[in-house]
Parts: sequence; C-alpha cells; structure tokens
Amino acid sequence: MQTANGNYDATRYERPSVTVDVVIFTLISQQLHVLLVQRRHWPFEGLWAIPGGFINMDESLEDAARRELEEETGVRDVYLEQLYTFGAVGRDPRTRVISVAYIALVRDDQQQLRVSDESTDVQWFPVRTLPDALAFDHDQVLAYALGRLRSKLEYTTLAFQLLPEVFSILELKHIYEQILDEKLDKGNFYRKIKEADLLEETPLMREGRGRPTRLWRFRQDRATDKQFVFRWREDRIDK
Amino acid sequence: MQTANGNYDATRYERPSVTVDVVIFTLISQQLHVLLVQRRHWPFEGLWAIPGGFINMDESLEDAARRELEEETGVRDVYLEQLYTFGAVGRDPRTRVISVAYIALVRDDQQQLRVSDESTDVQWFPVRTLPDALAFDHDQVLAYALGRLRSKLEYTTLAFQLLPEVFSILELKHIYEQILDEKLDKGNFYRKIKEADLLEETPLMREGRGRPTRLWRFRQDRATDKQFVFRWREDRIDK
DNA sequence: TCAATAGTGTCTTTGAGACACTATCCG
DNA sequence: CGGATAGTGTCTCAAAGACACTATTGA
Repeated sequence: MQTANGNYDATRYERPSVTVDVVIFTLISQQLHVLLVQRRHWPFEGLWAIPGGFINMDESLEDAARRELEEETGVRDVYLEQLYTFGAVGRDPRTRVISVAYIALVRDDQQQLRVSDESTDVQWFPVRTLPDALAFDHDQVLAYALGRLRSKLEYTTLAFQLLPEVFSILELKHIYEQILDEKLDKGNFYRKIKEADLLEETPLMREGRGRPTRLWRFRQDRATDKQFVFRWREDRIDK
Repeated sequence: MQTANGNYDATRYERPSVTVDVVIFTLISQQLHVLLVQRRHWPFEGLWAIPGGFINMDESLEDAARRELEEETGVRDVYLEQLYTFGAVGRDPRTRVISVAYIALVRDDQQQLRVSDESTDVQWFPVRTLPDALAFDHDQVLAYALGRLRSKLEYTTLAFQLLPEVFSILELKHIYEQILDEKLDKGNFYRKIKEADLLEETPLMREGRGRPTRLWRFRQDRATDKQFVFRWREDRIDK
C-alpha cells in the first residue's frame, strides 16, 4: 500500500516492470510522420514498434523517455508530453508490463537516425500508411496518440513544435490541415492567426513560383502564458 | 527493454513499485468535496492522503483503482478516468514508486465510508478548505485533478456523474458554478442545456419556498454518442 | 398583497465561415 | 499580358452574453 503500515517491506509485493514508450511525430515534406523501430527479437520479432524501454530507478519518467528515445533512435531535443499509461494484463507476453506512453514532437530537420542493437531498422512512417500490424498493443497506443495530437492542436500551440525556426503562414495552415485532416479557409486562417498575436514578423521572404512569401517566427513568450484556442470545429474532442 | 533481446530476463532490471491513487470527488450540499484518508503509519504518519495502493500482478490499472477505492474507503460504483502518472524520483521515501492517478466521480448519496487498517480516518473535505499539508506529492496530484475536472466539464457530460437520479436545471447550474468557480447566467444556462437535448423531463416537481421546480433526468443514451460542449469561456484550459 | 424562487424572451455583440477581391512575382 | 502563389476585405449567420420580463408557489 502506498498508505503502507509501519512494517512495510518493499519486497513484499511482486512488482510489474515499468517502461516508457514514446510516440514521435514530425513533418516530412509537409506530411505527418511517426517514428517506428523494427524489433530484432522475440516477442513480435520483425514487427514494427513504438520505441521505448525500461525505466531506471534513479530517473524520472520524462528523463527515461528522453534517454530511451536517444538510445533507440538517436532523436534528441524534443517536445515531450505524457500521453497515457497502458497497463492491461497480458499486453506483454514476457511479464507484467506497465507502460507510460509519451508523445514527442520534433522538427523534421536533420535528426540523425540511429539503429540500436535491439532493432533491425528505424524508420519514419507517414501516418496515413502505417504498417498493418504493430508489436504489443502499439496500434492502440498510436491511435490514441494521434487522437490526442489532433485534439490538442485546437487549443494549444503544439503545432509550432513541428515547424522550423521561420515559416510562412500558409505552411502553418498546411500543418493544421494535415493533422486535422480537413481543408481550412485561407482568409479565416490569416485572420485567426493574426488575432492570436503569436507570431513575430521577420524581415525574411521566401521566393517561389508566384508572389514571395513573408516568413514569421513563433513568439515563445506568448506560447506558455497565453492559451491559444484555434477551434474551427467543436466536435473533435479527445475522449 | 520493451524491445528486448532474445535472452530477456525479467529479473535483470530492478523494478519500481506501482501504485494507483484515486482522487474522488462528490457534491455534498452543493459543494464539491474530495475524499482523503489519514495515514496511520510512517511515512507521513497522521497526514491526509489520497487513497490508493499497490497493484496486483493480475489486475488491470482500472481494476486496481476500483479495488483500492473500495478496500480503503468503502466507496463503490464510481465513474473512473485515468488522470496522470506521477513518477518523480524520491516522491516516496520508502522506495521508488510510480503512481498512476485516477479521478473518480461519485453521487453523494449514501456512500458508506469505511476506515481500513491503514488509516485512522476517512473524510470528505470541501475543495475550498483542504488540509494544509498532504502526504507525498498529493497536493500536486489533487491540484492537477481539480484542473482537469474543471476543464473537462466544459466539453463533456462529466458533471452529470455527480448528480442524483433526478435534479432541477438550476441545481445543475449550481454544480457548474461550483466547479468552474464563476457565476453563470440563468437564462443562458437554460437555453444551452435545453438545446443540447441531454435531459429528459420527468413528471416530478420539487416544492420549496417559491415556485416549485421541475425535475429532470439525464439521458444516458445521448451521453456517450453526443459530445457536449458547454463552453462559456475559452481560456480555462487543461494544460 | 409581497417575497421568493422558477423559468422565458429578446436585443446586442462577437466571431466563424464563405468567398470575392487585390498584390506581386515570373515568364 | 496570364498563370501562379500570397495576402486582404467584407457579408452573412449563428451563438454567447446581458438583462428584462413573466410564472407560480406560500405566507
């Protein structure tokens, strides 16, 4: 018992294993992708899985998530947020495993992928074309993560974690469209994002085929203190 | 590693303890209350704590939450929802403890409180007058639970879990006011709740000092399939 | 009758959504 | 000039909020 009695004995109870799993999202050429590792060993040998691993006794859950992420995939410097804890009996055939799942958002850029000796491969998958079967209950974990991501976009500045340092407003709109999976009106998007006063104009422009576009920077200061509600639909709610 | 290698050995890693803690809310005479237990033993002997305890190897997290809740407090038949997992190093002086926290909502009614041998007392506290110090990091857990509860009220039918079978619309309004901690307009509340079509009229009336009031029942069917967005303010968002 | 509580109606303001318009580049 | 992309203006409609009004009871 956490409310234990005086003669508490830490070894009295059999203990489950605790892991952290990290669902990592990024944008690659404007498409939302998720990072998976291919398992080298039993169980689920050869299947793709969400990266993760056992926690150490002297690190917090979030530290464990960062460490595992780097060890298994080489990805660093991510935005991390706890998602949910999965603890069904039998979700891991080896032993009882409680898994604390995290969402990570990274800027595409040049994350240097690395394969650990636990895996045969590490790869970004577009969320629209995921492998058919995933190891463990990772299909559920992934679905849950996607749902949460979509829902949080509408009322947080999470999407900015996926963008490079400077970006155009229409690029930002494109991300929202990707993740929400619906078309947004250009004019309304401009209005809404300007009103929110979350962006800072830079002197930079980017040239393309038509009219050059202004580049903006995300105002870090507003990010945390001011909540950003970006709600075009009221019916997409994270259960 | 969850992505373990072929010669995985379940005993290779030292394992943390895993507990579930349950923050239980109810309404008592229209005030929001939370249930705490007073610890009989070290550590934090004599301090109030959120009820909880170690999970068994053969039960899911939610099952564990229900079991602990009943064992420690006698409370049953609750609405349960996972809140967050707390895992800071040193949050429990005995050993490394990962705690999966749940929120529970119960109808006041006649929950028969019971004191387990782990505790010297079990008591409902109004959320506005909580004990100064709580055991472990339970003040944080509780604050987090309250934040979540407030936020979810605005876009779910959670509040109905706190109400008796039949109730008046103004009672419902009162709950919202309690939990959101702001006054709501009577007319607007009537409009909004009627439009949502979540209530079913009963033939019952309740007499009081002035005009008698109609009693309503919550339409279970609408509860799950239809999302209820009850948003008067956009700025109260659960981080 | 009045005090007390329940419940309705209505005006104003805000903001989302649709969509047409203007701007600036290249060729 | 026209095609392509960037960015603005404006109308409409629905819903939130403020608030005044009516209804029904007991004393």
